[in-house]
Amino acid sequence: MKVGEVAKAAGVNVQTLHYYERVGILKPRSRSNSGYRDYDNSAVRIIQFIKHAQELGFSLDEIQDLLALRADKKSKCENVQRQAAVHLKDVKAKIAKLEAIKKTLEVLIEDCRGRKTEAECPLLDCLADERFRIAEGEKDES
Amino acid sequence: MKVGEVAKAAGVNVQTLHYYERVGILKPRSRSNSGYRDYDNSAVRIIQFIKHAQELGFSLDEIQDLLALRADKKSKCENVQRQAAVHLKDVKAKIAKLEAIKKTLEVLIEDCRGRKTEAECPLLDCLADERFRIAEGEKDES
DNA sequence: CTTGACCCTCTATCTAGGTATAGGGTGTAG
DNA sequence: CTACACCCTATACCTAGATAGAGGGTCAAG
Repeated sequence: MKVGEVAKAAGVNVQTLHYYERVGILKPRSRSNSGYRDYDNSAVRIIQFIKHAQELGFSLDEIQDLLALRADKKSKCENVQRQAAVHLKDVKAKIAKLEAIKKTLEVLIEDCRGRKTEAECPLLDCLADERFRIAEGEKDES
Repeated sequence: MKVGEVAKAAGVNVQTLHYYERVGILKPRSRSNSGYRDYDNSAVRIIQFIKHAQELGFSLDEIQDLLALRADKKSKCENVQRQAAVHLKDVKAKIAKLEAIKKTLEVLIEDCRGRKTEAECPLLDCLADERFRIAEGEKDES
């Protein structure tokens, strides 16, 4: 696939793919004689994965790291396991925070409906829990 | 509290608070005679909330919007409900995506451990589900 | 054999979210 | 009354993640 096809299919523009190549997150499989980029079919899905992951607060570096797990799969098993475990922890922490926000929003909606707005500052408190600090601390230590 | 105290307590630097004031996400309660910013005690928690929310892929604009729910609570009930419902949907979509990534990582770790690496590209497929596209579509419509 | 839609590289520019620095005022402890 | 740690404003600069030309090559259709 040529760069324009991939870009269109994935809903990004061509320059973005040039950019992804430059930063090393997504390289074309090869180049044609005339220098045209040639992408394989997984490219579109990779781009979609990147876009989803960005919405979840992952940087391109982190995403590259996640994508690397896919490629390394066959070769260095314990390495992949260790890396995957690190990311898994991060993902779980994010889920926990989002669950806290979710719960808070639900309470907010419910309180509103029932006109019993006693809770003082639900959104501020929803992430004040100790477990979120732990996640932060571990990030700093790395 | 003066700006330096707040910054230190929240683990950000003073310029960041100046920036937050400029963009309107966090304003000091008042100014002293000599023009010193005076923050109230909730400022530190607000900053922590902002930092957590950023890690989850929310922009400062979105976070400001979330924080507004807290303030509006007493006044315009159905308005708050509608806004909260929109954010709730977004949060749920994020959780669903993270759950998919989580599951994939767990499978990856498990497959590795058991040496049964048949799955072709788990991370690429994990967000290919139709429900994630729906979430995107709805974002575009707004 | 030219026209139009592609592709290339290179460089500049933009936005979000800060971070740094210059030049100057404040306030309190010694 | 001065030294030092703080505060102020204004402006410049930085990184990530794109986005937009300029200037030129490629290729398939007519």
